[in-house]
Amino acid sequence: MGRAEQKKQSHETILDAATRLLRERGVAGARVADVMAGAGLTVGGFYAHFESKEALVDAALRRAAGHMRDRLLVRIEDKPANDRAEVILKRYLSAAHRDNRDGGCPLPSVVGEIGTTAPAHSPVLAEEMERTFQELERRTADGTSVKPGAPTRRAEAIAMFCMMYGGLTLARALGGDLSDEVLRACRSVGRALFRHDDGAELAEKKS
Amino acid sequence: MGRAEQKKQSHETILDAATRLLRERGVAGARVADVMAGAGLTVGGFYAHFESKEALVDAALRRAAGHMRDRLLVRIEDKPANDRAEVILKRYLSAAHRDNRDGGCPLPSVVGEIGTTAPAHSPVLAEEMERTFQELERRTADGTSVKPGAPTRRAEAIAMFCMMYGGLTLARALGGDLSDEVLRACRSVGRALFRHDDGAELAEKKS
DNA sequence: TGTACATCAGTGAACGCGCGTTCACTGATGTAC
DNA sequence: TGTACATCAGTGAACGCGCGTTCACTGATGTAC
Repeated sequence: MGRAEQKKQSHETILDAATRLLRERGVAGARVADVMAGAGLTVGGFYAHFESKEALVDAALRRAAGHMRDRLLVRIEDKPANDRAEVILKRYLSAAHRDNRDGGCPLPSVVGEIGTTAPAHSPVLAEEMERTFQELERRTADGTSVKPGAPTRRAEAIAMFCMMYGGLTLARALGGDLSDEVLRACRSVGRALFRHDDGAELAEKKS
Repeated sequence: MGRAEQKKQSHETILDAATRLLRERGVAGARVADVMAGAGLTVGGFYAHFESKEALVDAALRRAAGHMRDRLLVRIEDKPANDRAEVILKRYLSAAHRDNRDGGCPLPSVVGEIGTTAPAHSPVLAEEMERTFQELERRTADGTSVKPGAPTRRAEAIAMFCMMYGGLTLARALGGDLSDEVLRACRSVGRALFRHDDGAELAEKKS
């Protein structure tokens, strides 16, 4: 392996380790020395790969958010339009996702910090959220019409995501039965909320 | 002022300062020296008032959560049962609450940390969440019946709170227009979701 | 009422530790001739 | 093809800083006689 290639691969390994640690422990908890150890390297080499810890966290946040969208929306268009919100709710609010701390959504670990002690990452978060909201809206579109006065489909996508994010984050911070109950409650209320299949619209679809 | 009285008052002042800092900066950000400075005292005296930083954070979290419930639910029973959820949504998801970082809900600053680097506070959080869910359910009860298969009123209270918490936390971490949009989306979807006034139930109430 | 002593809330400096970052160095890879 | 040199990815120790916690001390408040 050539030198340039070697460095590229190390860069990738470091970013991977950082992404895992960011999800598991948040911004402050993803320490540079731990990230490098996770990549099988030592601290000193870090600054040949990233300009600062801040740059690393930005890159890891982008990567983790992208992965999350992919996993949440994979093959979603195979499902009947009416079931898509439910599938997404089930994927995001599963006990498996809650317990997979280093492999799932990074938001539970980082959003609170970005709102308080790590505002430097707010622009990257905003970009990723905007993309997430857009993809959620686009890929769950079911062709039904919005009643006058009712929330737009974009507002629904945003609110559904806030409920999922809030529920998962609380479920991870709580233990025992209450944690499970939070997941279940958000799933069942979400299902009732985000299905568009009243009679008029069904008729409209059939025609 | 006697010595015992003086100490009690200092204790109170310290706890107040800690509560403010906890809301504003989270667990790690609420530094002991800063808390003491906020109370007009110096670091060294802290351990005469609290056993550890952990004990202080537990106490501050309890206090802040109690305040939040009080403000969220004050005079709520004066409102028509049907409007209560909407009033709560408006109070929690207001721009004023989002911008009042040291005076509102402590959860945006602490829940992420409790799920990652500060699990020691999970039991206190669980107690406070359970109380919050119970009070939300009890004080928004509107006497309507739950349709078979629909989410229970407790599940609705939990899911509504998760959406509020998730929306406020994201709104605080985001800037600009997207922050406002998140608040608006959660409010309008929440309103559509948590009102129980379909024909059958209205009839039931009238009889 | 006054005086000598005890108590104790709060001070300020120090301790040990962990963090992000820097830097002189090493040893393997690549290049010039 | 071989040899001397240049490059550079990664090492490991050190730096400065900030954190939670400890502790000898101070000075005002309370108590005993």
